[in-house]
Amino acid sequence: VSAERVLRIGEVAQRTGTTPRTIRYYEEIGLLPTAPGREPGSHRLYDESDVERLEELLRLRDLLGISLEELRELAAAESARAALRKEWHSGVEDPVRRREILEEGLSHIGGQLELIRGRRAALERLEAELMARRRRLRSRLRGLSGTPAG
Amino acid sequence: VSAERVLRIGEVAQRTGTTPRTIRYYEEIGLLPTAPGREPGSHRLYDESDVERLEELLRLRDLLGISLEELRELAAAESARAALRKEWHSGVEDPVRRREILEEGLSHIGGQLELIRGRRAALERLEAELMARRRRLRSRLRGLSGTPAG
DNA sequence: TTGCTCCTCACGTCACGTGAGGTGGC
DNA sequence: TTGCTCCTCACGTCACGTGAGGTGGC
Repeated sequence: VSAERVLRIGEVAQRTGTTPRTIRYYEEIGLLPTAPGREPGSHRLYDESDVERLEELLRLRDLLGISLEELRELAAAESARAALRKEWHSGVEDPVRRREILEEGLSHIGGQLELIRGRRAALERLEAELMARRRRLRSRLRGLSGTPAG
Repeated sequence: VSAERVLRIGEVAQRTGTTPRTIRYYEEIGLLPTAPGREPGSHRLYDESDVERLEELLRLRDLLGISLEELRELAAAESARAALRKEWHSGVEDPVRRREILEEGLSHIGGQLELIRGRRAALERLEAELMARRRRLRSRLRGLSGTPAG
């Protein structure tokens, strides 16, 4: 419905910090959708929503270190959620159905948050260990200034 | 000097959450040291310090998502630091040299901390976005309870 | 028409996984 | 002696990188 600018694969790659090859590969393995009407050999065309979707996938890949197979499951859940959003915005009347849609979304987000928090906790443990080591070195350095020659 | 129990590759792999193949591969590409006196075909033997070293490498790999080439550079720096620690403990007299050793260590730890904090910041941004989305869904869910049928 | 980006093979690479066949220590 | 874990090839796989040769839109 909106008159959005159309993007080519190179621009999408640059904006998401990846390469055209990676985008094509993700399409090949089904992580990204194939445009239905595209002629073989013709340019792939994208819009802003494609950029956002890819950005999210790449962030999950990089930050959570999950395989593309797991990412594909996550993407499937994400697509399901997009469908639900569409259903939602198309105006569902039934309040029971409305509640179901929202709770589906909440559970999905909850799952992702759990993964992220586990990672963050691991990072914080590592950070704390390094800071402890740094403290020890610094205190030795101070001791060194105090006792000039042993 | 200490009478430590000797470990085989399978036990090291299990304790570090990896596989024998990975350990052999890391040795092959020079990420892990090759034992000098080992006969071809004989068992690889490890001790607790090897386990610790491998654990640290694997954590950096998993949490920071760096390549084995970068990891090798980090490991080289780590080896250099180990050598410095040894020099330190062997009793360096020169206070200037002592200061140098400590400052080398501090700069190395500082570099790792920077990497870790960058990652943590990215994770926290992602977490914040997901929490915002969750808040929106929850508030809609509450609105739903308030207005039974639109 | 000239660049530029795009396209599709297709082979290469990195970081391992996975048997195949064989040897060595409780 | 029997298991068990280990060993060394060596080929397979996943997630792309990297040209090779060719086509399409400002």
